[in-house]
Amino acid sequence: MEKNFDFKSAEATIYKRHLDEGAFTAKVDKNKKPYCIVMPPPNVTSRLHAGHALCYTIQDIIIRFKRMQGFETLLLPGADHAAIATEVKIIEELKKQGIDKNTLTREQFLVHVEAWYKKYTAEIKSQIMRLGVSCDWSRFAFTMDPQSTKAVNETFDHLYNKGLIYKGKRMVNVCPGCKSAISDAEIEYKTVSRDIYHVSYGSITVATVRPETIPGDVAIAVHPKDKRYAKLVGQFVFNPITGAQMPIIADEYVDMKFGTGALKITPAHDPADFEIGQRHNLEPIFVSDLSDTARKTAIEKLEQSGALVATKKYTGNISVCYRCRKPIEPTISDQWFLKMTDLAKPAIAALNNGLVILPKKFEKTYLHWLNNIKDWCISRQLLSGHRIPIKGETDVLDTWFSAALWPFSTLNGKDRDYFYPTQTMVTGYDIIFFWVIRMVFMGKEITGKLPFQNVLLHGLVRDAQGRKMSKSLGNGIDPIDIIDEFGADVLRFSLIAGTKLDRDPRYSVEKATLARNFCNKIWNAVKFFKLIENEPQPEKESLADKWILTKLNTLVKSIIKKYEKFDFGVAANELQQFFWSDFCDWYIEESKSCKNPRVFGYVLKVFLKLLNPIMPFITEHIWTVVLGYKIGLINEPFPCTDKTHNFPKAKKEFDLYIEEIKQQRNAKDELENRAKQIESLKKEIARGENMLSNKNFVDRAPKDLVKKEQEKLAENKATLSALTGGGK
RNA sequence: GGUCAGUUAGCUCAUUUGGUAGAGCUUUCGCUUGACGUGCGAAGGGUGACAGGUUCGAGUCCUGUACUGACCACCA
Repeated sequence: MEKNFDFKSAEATIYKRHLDEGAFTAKVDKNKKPYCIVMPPPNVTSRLHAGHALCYTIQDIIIRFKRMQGFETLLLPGADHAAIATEVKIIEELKKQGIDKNTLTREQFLVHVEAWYKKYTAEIKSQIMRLGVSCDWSRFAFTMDPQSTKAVNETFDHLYNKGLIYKGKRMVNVCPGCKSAISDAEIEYKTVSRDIYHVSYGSITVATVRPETIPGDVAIAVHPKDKRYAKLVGQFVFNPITGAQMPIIADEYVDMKFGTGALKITPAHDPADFEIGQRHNLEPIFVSDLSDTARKTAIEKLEQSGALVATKKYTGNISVCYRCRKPIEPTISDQWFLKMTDLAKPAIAALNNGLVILPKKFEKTYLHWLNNIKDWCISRQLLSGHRIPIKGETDVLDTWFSAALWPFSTLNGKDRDYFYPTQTMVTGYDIIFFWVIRMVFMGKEITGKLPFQNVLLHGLVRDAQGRKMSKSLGNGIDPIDIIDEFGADVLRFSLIAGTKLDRDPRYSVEKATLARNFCNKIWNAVKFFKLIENEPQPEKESLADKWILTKLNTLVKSIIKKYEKFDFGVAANELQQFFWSDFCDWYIEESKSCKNPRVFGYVLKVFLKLLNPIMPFITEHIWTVVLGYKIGLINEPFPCTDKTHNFPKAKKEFDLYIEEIKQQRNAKDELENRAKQIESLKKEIARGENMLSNKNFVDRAPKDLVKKEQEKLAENKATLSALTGGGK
């Protein structure tokens, strides 16, 4: 064996062999139960980040575990065209090449888009491969490929014919950066300090942060109960910029306590004003220029006419686009919408019909969104993406429309019959609204079935200090860099070890180093014991052998349980703990005097199987190259507990032996240690006596517990007397 | 404003039906121990945020407070 594990060549060799053998390729096999995970398709915009790596690692662990358990597994990979995000990047790229997007026809632009798709799809594929993900590449899907497009068009037709899709003039969020309408889900809020202008409209003064919209004002509203303005309602004032006459109206929406208590109504450029305008039959007036320049001009005009009463600072929230962070411009325009009220109902009911969301706390988030859902604006003013399938329409569909169909648009014909509904969807909790909810109602509406049984929501990867990884902070870790330096096993183990699903995991290179050390430990233990033959003969083995077999049995049971519950972080820690402490520090050390290849080999083999889903490469390499098995570990059945490997007596005996050794080791300051031990024993005896002399405890506590306490007390007393009596 | 989490050793986190608080890292000390210094051995370190309550017994259940974080809504 080489001095160190050569992960680079092992990874390449093993992954290629598995591809050649078709080990990741799923078959429709009626004799086996299917287990299918459709991978969340990454955007074809950039490199994979640590979040992707975590997400795909979790999925691959599940799939490898299920594969070993005998399921017919399908992990289906893909990529998303991410309309807006990609188009913005392409335009930037063209600009760098000196090409102005506006000089291109739609067809010419789409040629560049196609080239982009091709290039980045290939990059994404190779990156996912580097992670060691055992997905079925023969079924790779792209949201813009023909089968996805077909599903999009059929779904659109279905919903349109059902009257659920409509076109209408509505107040929508327009992002000036993306130059398109966006949905409510795509809005974020940002707290900023701005100037707020108090503007006189004659008999009434109004506060506004957007003076450039004053030309669009059609009324001034006050609260019906506001005594200050009661007399003015029904009267008229004049627009300080256009001079137009406008009424003073009363509407309960107005907050008397805020600002001057009077609100200017601009129905064309504010969602709330739009609704008030509708209530009072006010025609919207559109303002053509809402730029910064327009704002300056408006302020100047107000100053000159003396209408500007005061300028103050105001800290509040503004809505921004979740992609480009530019402030949203609410505008009335013709857009396509999907009616949500009827579609939401089955998605709400899904929680009572078998859909499991993990961690459970996200059920509330899921329900809250569905219970407050608004119609979904599905049209986008972009060049790339799925064209709305209506003659003459140039708008395209929101990229989440095709994503919502993903669990079934990727599965067709026999695959659909066999693998759908899928078992588990693994994704980050940040896209519950964008994606998870939409997949549920679309799946239910179009296929009549929920698209998956489980939704597994993992946390967002943060840096060592708990901050989000971001470009501006420069604290991001590129998973491919970690793989280059330490290997895919190390990346996978370090991402998952010690994490829990309901917490955001923290990641740092330090964690990778620790996982690297673990790999090294495994490698060296194997190097120490060379050969391994035969099964153990449980009754004949030594005390240490029986001890490790018993420990292993407990481990197997625990790992199966943890894997079934998707509790991989704790499972990883337990595996490491067992191998390092129990197996290396005690079993191997103890066996140095008399090596027992039977038991060593057995334990190692079971351990490799348990670890394989998390660290597929080093385990597979040891299995096939060092141990020489012809059939890969990937196809081995997952271990079960073995009743004949339980030796409670031997385990206890060896545990005591360990204690003795430990005492011998720190024999140096011996007296002090002995004193300490006596002290803690006395404390423990006092505790036990106190407990047992408590009638309430003896009467009310479970009987076996009382018995246990009695035994413990007797044992402690015996140890104490041995220590104090025999220790002279 | 609403909702939901979290608060355990210097750091990162575990402790599932309530029954003597556990790992790893860090720190200190000692090791050419028949694979591993990416290693071995040992030690130090916690009134489990705070205050009440239920219980024979609470880190674990209930109530309240404080702080941190996330999400939702959003008022000019």
